[in-house]
Amino acid sequence: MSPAATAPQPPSGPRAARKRQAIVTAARTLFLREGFGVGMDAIAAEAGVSKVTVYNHFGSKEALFTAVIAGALDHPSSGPGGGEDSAAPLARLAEAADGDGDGELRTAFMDAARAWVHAVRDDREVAALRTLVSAELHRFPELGEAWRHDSPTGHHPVVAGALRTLTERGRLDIPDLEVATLQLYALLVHPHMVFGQYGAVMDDDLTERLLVSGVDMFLAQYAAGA
Amino acid sequence: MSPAATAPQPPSGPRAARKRQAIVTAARTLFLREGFGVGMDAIAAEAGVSKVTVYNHFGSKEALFTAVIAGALDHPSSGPGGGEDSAAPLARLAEAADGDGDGELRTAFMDAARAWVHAVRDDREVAALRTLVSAELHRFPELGEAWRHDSPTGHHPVVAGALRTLTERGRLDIPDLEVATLQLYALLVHPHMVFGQYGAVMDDDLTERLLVSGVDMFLAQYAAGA
DNA sequence: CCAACTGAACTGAACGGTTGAGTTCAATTG
DNA sequence: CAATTGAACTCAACCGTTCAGTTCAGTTGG
Repeated sequence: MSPAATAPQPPSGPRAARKRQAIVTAARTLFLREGFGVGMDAIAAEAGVSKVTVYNHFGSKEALFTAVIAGALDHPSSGPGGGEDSAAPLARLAEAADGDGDGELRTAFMDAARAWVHAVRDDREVAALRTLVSAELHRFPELGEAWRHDSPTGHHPVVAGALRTLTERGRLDIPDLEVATLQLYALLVHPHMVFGQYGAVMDDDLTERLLVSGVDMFLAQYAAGA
Repeated sequence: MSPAATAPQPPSGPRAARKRQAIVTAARTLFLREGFGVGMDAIAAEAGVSKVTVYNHFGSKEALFTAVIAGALDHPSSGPGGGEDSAAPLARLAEAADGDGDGELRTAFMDAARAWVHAVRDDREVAALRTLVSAELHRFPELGEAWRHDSPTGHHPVVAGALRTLTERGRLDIPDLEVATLQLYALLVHPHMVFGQYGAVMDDDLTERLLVSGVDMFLAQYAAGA
């Protein structure tokens, strides 16, 4: 009964870091493929690691799960609405629209939208993450909170910021930034998110038609001098 | 080993029908609240029925689950994209727009859209159904097929039909019906579906602003003579 | 430069306790 | 007489733990 003998500190060192990474990767793979119901033995086997090691690093299945989701929130190409990185093309939009030409704003929007849409449509991993989190929301309420934080809610900081910048520069005329941001999401990425929820993927032709029409619709409403 | 002794026919009769209904109802309630992981004992208890009776009617947990989902597809206020009944307001839209006034089409659209949007936003049961099905897609592939059938895919027969009718009557000018249908879904209901996936509900004020702006945006693009 | 040593991290396999799916059966009910 | 009940039962999966022995990174001593 030594005083500090029962301190359950996770292992440290270079080897531990590698193992830990392998565990998280394996857990993400299996959680995304099979859901939370997958066994810890399977995860340990997939990671090429003993089950005891898993429990030395993460104390429980719940802790491992939250670590996986938290890691996915930081990692590139993640986030509920497509994530920070997926929306990055939209961030560059404000810079790309420096020209004064009529069609330049439209072209910049098209390019940014295309990159954004394809990132959302083709990233099956993020789609699986959304499904997984929403399915386990009742078991991990605090996780839904963090997930919701940078999500379709009023935030979308990147997209909203780009639209605000373009408004301040006089390129767009947006009376309700919150609504306009939601509409841009709705016209471009929401259909792909809804499709993806059932494992369906929109074909290239329809994707392109929807994209072009969506950008034109948005600009017809909000381009300055319309 | 009597020849026909092992025939697993489900019970019949008026009593059996009542029990069966109670089981399906209880199963739907618990599946929606707790997910597929809920125990059969809990379902039997919720239905006020012995577990043996459950297994006499449905042979397995999977069979019970598919029966619940299949029943939800027929039952009112269901379907992936809000369902047939949720989209019913849109079906009546074509009839309501008989007047020739300028604002009448817009008013009819607003009313139909409001009913539709509120049906989708406030029906937490359908949201839970979507989450449940997408979460268990890997376990029930054939179910995802049926679910997808009357879903956000190219179908939307009701909405697309209403838009086609309005186009034929010269009230709308829609070059690409498939795209326009998707956009109407996107502008009006997709944001609520995405919100609902994380248990979030859009507040009334934002809901109304988004709705009005969405209808105006759609009509600005597709109203005849624009 | 290298062998021996050290201690933390890891392994493999087994085990305890629990949960849950599905079955059996005698008794009961409508 | 078919349907239902309640309770006990089997069987498998799974979470988490224990333990005896092994690997590995780094340090010491020659």
